[in-house]
Amino acid sequence: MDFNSPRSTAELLSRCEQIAGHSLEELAEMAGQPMAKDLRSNKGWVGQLIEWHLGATAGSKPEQDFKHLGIELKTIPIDQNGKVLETTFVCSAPILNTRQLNWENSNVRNKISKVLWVPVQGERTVPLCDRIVGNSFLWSANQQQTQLLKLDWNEIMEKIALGQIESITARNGQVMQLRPKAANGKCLTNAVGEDGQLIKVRPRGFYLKKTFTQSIISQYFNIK
DNA sequence: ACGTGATCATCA
DNA sequence: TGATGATCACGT
Repeated sequence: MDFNSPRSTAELLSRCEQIAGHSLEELAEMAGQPMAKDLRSNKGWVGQLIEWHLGATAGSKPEQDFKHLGIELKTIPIDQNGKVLETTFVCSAPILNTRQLNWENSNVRNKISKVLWVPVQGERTVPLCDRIVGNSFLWSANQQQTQLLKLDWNEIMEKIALGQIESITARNGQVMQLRPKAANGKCLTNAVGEDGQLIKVRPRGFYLKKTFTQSIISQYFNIK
């Protein structure tokens, strides 16, 4: 936690209100940061801009963005109708030495125990500089959502532990999926194969499916 | 290579 | 047209 990070949840939410309704061009200027031409060759640009404004600790540590508040920041692209446009990356998937892992001590559970969702206009037809930041809100999984996430985590992790990682596709899981997560197809890491031998596989990450995040977004905006 | 921030772009 | 598999940038 650096000096610029919010000291309380209230302060964090206050900063969210400050950026809501502003365009990415305005926010980039406030941050003294050049506008990205597009996201094609800088896919995390929006997320990092929002991180700067909210005072999230930069870096690539496998922790929540606001560890002292127990909060993870996620920008989520939506269209003008509130429709979710992309899946949501949660964290890298453990592939080796997974025997002692369980849902309760998993990275997934820790990461999304409390999420600050920051909706950002994301239609590709809208120029990046004109896209507007929406109203952010805090969310924690309810009992049913937790159960679904746990079921998917268990299903996926069991396959990995049994050496069946190559049989897992993005179709597995009801609300969460496992997909490749790497710079390119040449990135490889060790995994356990069908016969217990060591094999090389593409690194994977956990992603929340759109139907799941859509229910979260819809519920918030309908109640609000 | 790995973990962070994610969206792209091809094909069913 | 939408989802799956692939990919981009950066820090360590």
